[in-house]
Amino acid sequence: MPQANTLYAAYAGHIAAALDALEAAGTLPAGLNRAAVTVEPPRDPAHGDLSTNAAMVLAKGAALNPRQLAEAICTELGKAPGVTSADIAGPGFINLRLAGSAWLAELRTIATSGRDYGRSTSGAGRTVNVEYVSANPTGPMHMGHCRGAVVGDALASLLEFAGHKVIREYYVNDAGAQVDVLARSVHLRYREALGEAVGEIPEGLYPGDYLVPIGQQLAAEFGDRFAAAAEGEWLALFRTRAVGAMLEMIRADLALLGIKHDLFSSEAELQAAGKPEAAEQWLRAHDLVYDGVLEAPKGKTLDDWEPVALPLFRSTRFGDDQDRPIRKSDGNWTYFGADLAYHFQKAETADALVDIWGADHAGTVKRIKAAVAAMTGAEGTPKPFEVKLVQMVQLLKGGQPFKMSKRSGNFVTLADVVEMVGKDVVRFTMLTRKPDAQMDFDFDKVVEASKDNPVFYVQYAHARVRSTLRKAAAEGLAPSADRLDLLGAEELDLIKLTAQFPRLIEAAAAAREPHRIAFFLGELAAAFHSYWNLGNDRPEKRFIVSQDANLSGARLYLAEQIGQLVRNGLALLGVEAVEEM
RNA sequence: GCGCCCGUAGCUCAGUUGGAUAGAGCACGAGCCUUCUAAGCUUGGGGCCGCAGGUUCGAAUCCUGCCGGGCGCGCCA
Repeated sequence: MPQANTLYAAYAGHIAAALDALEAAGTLPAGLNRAAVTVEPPRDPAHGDLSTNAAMVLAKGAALNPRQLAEAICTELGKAPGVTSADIAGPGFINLRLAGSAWLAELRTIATSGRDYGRSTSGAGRTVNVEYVSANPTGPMHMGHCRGAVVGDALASLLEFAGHKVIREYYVNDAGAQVDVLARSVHLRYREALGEAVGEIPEGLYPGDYLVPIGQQLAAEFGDRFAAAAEGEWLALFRTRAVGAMLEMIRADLALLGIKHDLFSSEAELQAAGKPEAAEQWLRAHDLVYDGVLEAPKGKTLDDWEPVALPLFRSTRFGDDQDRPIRKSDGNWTYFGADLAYHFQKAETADALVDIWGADHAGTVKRIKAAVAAMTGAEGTPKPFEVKLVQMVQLLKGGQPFKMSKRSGNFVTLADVVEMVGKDVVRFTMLTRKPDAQMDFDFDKVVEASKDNPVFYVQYAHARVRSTLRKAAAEGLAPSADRLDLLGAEELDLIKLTAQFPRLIEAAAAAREPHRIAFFLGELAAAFHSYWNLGNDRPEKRFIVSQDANLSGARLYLAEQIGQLVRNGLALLGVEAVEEM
């Protein structure tokens, strides 16, 4: 439920009351499932202010025809406060018209709720673990990580706003072969710092010079102690130091985007604590892990394929195409084997899990969903678990593919991009497309200061509100709710749009789709700019009408609330609301 | 060969989880600046919602099969 005092929530309540009354009167049978009953704005505003499908979705269960039922509901709804008319349309839609005062009351609600307008309790305090970024700790963040980072962070904020407790988590893959490679790469930089000529970085090691300072630091701390030593003497130490330094770098990169996780979970610690063994034991006891031999992969010719018996998880029982190994033939855990234990660990402290992954990991979604279903659903219903895939981002400059290969290896770093275009542009742009569609990120377009650029357009709306309020204050005019009755049809249309915000929050949170907020803000900004421009030709439609303090006060009040709403939306997206542009 | 995602106006994309006559921006045509910031606004044309079936009161939305594009498919991570 949204805050009970918002308009849509109130009328959802009135509709429920009308249905209760019909139940009491025997028109409707008791106990019908009303989950499908909605309250929405009608597609065409000419149809009214609010629309409900109640008659259509309940008709079958009531053994009535929809229009008959609609008539009965209309009679009841006509008695609800603020309703000036209730009509039936089409196959059985019920359209309500509301008195202007009902909308003006919503404007006051925005003012009194302030930054909490739109906040919902629909999450009912349930804990949701959102795991996002989880980039390997082997270098700085690059643009491949960016979209998932922004989407995950905005989703976490959105879920919080919708009444969930949220854990923002980062899974640190510090146990695989890639961190050994990292340690060796750092060792080379360490020898370099000691004065050795290392030349070109060999194939197979990380070439980026972000490792140079770590080598220097280790040289300063340990001298040449490990320069010629066997790998066994330094590998673990260098790995720990290198991973620590990488995580520091990654945290700094994330901070550039305004992202801060609550929890960094280490795969190495998970393994040290014996969690994968415990999971394996449990799975074997439930006949979900067995020793078996995999078939060679199809559609590829492999010369080095040898069938080997491995402990396999029965993911085919849960819809996967193949059972999946949890250990390698050397006895070490596969990524999946550890990941499975990791998800079980997360499920212990959360009511629901959401993972944000890059599309290149799409192939592993089924197995991890299978694992979570198996382990959390042993007794009763499995924990809700979703994997949201964010698709690839193609970097462009002036329509041409953009490459950058300077100091950090051959990828475009996130820090470089934030430096070039700014945090707000990066964040907003990443959220102006649904995440499961590929997108282009064109440097030239995203920094453009025009209405084609939604970041600019939305921020400009806020800046306009603020500058208008400043200008008004200089003239001695202030926002006031005393004479809101002076507001006309155009102003009411704006209020009707703002009133959508609480519904939008709930729908976006339920769908785990923060991009909807960005689109709503674009729509709100367009409506506001459009209204503003009425004043170009007709000075009497301006916010500031110097000779009329009452009218100005009411309009400034409206402007102030629109500004508030833009701030609320931008806050969820992690984008600044600027005072002037 | 298999899996996942996408396919909506010339282009870039939305589409309120199955609702009413499918929307917005760009581009194109016609208008609007001695301005509460024209960094903008008004207005017009433009659609086989990839194709073909199915489900029902009702489908861009759900199901099946094709077609096209992207990503991926090992004991890697």
